[in-house]
Amino acid sequence: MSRIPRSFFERYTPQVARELLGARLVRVTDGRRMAGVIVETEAYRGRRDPASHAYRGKSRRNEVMYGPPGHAYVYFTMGMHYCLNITTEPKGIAAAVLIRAVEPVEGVEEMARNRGVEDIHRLGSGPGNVTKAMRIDKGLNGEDIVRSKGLFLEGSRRIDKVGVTTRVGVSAGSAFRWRYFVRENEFVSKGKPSKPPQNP
DNA sequence: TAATGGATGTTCT
DNA sequence: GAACATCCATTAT
Repeated sequence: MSRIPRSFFERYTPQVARELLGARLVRVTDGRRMAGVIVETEAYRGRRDPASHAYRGKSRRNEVMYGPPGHAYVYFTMGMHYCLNITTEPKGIAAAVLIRAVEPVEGVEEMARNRGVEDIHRLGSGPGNVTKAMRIDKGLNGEDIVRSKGLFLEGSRRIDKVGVTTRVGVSAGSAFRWRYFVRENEFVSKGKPSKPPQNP
């Protein structure tokens, strides 16, 4: 199992998002591994994308998005949850891929304990669930996932059936169909895509 | 199966 | 003060 190199992330964000399907997200805590195969992602891309945190320019929260590719951008949302993104494109371009769902494959019992839920289908189905199951929080914001020993990505499964829709939970920016997921996979989140813009 | 609302905190206007 | 890249239980259809 080989770690994904930085060059992989230094490309057009929607393409990275699509190709991250099937990769293995690995988290090591106290010397133990938890891992899940990524089955759902979304691309967020810079100043042109009204749904991106970077749409209105740089701030303390989103500055990691402007940095070099292959780093974790972790932010707190809705008063309850953390979300994990991986930065993409060359330094200076604010872009990242949101990890929306994983299929648990290693350390499943520990993930279930972290989540407080038994059903394996609910451990990583949704961005807030992924971070809770794998104990990812603000302390990992800015982590270099190409070099980190605690949070990184490995190449894994090959995915043929890829679904594409608009993004979930996004009001602005529904013109972009930048959500990618593995079709017929049980672990994809239940979130509904945003409505495409009406054209009367 | 669809729609609603509560929990909860950070960020930006 | 409003908005928010959420989740889940509860209620209505």
